[in-house]
Amino acid sequence: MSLQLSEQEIVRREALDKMRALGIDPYPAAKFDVNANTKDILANYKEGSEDYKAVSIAGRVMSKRVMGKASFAELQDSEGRMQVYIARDEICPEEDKTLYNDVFKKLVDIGDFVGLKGYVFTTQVGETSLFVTDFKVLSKSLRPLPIVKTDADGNVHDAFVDPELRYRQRYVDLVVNDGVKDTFIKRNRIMTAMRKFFNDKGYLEVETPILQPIPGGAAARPFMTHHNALDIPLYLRIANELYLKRLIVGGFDGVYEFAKDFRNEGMDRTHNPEFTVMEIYVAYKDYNWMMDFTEKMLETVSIAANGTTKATIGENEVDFKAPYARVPMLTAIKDHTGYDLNGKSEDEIRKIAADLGLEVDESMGKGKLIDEIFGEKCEHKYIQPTFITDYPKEMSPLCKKHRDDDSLTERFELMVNGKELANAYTELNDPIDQRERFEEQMKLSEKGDDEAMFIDQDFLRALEYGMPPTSGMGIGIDRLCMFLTNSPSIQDVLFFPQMRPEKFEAATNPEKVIELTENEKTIFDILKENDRMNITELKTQAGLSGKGWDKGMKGLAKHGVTKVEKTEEGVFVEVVHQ
RNA sequence: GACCUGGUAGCUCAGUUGGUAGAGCAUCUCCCUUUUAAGGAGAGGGUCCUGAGUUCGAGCCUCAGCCAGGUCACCA
Repeated sequence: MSLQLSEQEIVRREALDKMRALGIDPYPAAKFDVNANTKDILANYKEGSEDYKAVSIAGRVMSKRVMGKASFAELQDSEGRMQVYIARDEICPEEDKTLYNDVFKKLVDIGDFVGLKGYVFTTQVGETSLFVTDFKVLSKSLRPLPIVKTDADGNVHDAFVDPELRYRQRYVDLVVNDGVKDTFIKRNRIMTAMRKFFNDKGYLEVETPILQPIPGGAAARPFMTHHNALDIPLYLRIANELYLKRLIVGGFDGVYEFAKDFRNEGMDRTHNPEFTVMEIYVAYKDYNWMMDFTEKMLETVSIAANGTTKATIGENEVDFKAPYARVPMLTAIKDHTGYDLNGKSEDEIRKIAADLGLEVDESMGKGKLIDEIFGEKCEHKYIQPTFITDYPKEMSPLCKKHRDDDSLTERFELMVNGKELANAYTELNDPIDQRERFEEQMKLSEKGDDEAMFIDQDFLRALEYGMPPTSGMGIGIDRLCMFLTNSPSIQDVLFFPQMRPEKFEAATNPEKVIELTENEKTIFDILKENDRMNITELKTQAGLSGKGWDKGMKGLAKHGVTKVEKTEEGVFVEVVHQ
């Protein structure tokens, strides 16, 4: 942060001092009792009503319209914004008009928190307003807020839109931009509705380790850290699947967790290094049951969030009303490419993939090839919620083999708006099969696939004790929130999306060493020899370009190491001795 | 990681072949007791992202870098 204060910041700091000089604490400790909010008042006040005659509200001043001895301002609290009317002789009935003339008119700025008391009335132009009889400064704001204005036609002026500023300073975004809060309130409603849906079925919300010795349950590069006392490496979890299954082994019939997972991979509009996944595991169920369950859950959640099963996502209208289409992956590929891969060998499929214009190489197995074809040619076409089922075995090392086809697994992904929203299995509970699958993954890993899974021996031990038939499902909460709030970027549904850290100037440090740029150094080195020089001579000796000279001289003057003096003999530069 | 676009006042943005850096809102001073994107008069406010280069002269051109957004690659 710059130590240099802007004009407006200086003005506000001076206002702070003036308040203190008047005996007003700009940061009072005492509570301020609030008995109403702006949304409630605007919704329920009727002109001429006797309600709202002793109102106390608090919030930020968001605009001031001073008209001599009377003023209008807008107060924004957590619920909304309303106009307030402040007349000099109402808040200052005595001789002393300081509270109005100085404190309100001059020392209170936009963004300051104030507490207001008064009664609600309707102005001549028909706006419900608070007639203020008393006001108190609750907290002074030292930085000017961006002022977003909306005119009579609904046009927004000077919107605070720079994404960098909005995400880095979400607190400002929340204050000045309408609708930002709503996104996050909706996110809460989505999670609350989902939680209730699970709790009503008797499933247990649990917490499992975020710091894991083996980052299992998915294929992704983990973040690594170190535990000092144990002197061991630990990983931030990439998934919680293996821990939730251990709990099913332990005898719970249904467990779920809203989990922050961490993946050390690229960031883009749909990926943040930390993200939220809800995973649920239910004993004695299979993936068919889980499809029924998932579509009902999403229908419920959509209604909770938006009051309807329909959602607008960009250009598309999506309907979350159950039931959803169920399409086996090979059927999907046949539908969209015309190729029937059923019964085809790996080489035949590789040829088809190449014919479809995909980049293929020898290291890609049958499963990977099928997955590539689906991903490139089919996935984006499923706009309405659709369960794609029966994935190839190689891609799903934690999923049970298909009951009718050994090369497939009982897995589904839910596609919405052309993107994966949820992923579910009939869970693999055969410990011997599971061990073999892990070993296959290890072979892939040795071949250089850095995303293949680690072997979690303790998880295998748990399976050997016996896990009931179980179905599990994971759903990307951030992505679901994007869909249900029509947000094009994951950053819009995360309060604090990951950003490269901002560079702040070091805090005030009197011992701070001044670092000169190259040009500054060149000039200063020459000047140091002579202590005082004619400016023309100095410039000649320095031999810098015009710009370099100019910047260098300006920089030195700013650092306070040189001084320029104009005399009758000419212009001289000298070193300032501290 | 590659490419494209952008970074100018507190905010939103202009800025011509390279020639003294602009507007609106906000801020400051003055006027105004039911206004509302309040109004009227006046004033102040700049590390043109950073560094180097070309040039008599750079916000503008060149190179390097930083930050952000977008597209692609990567992310089962």
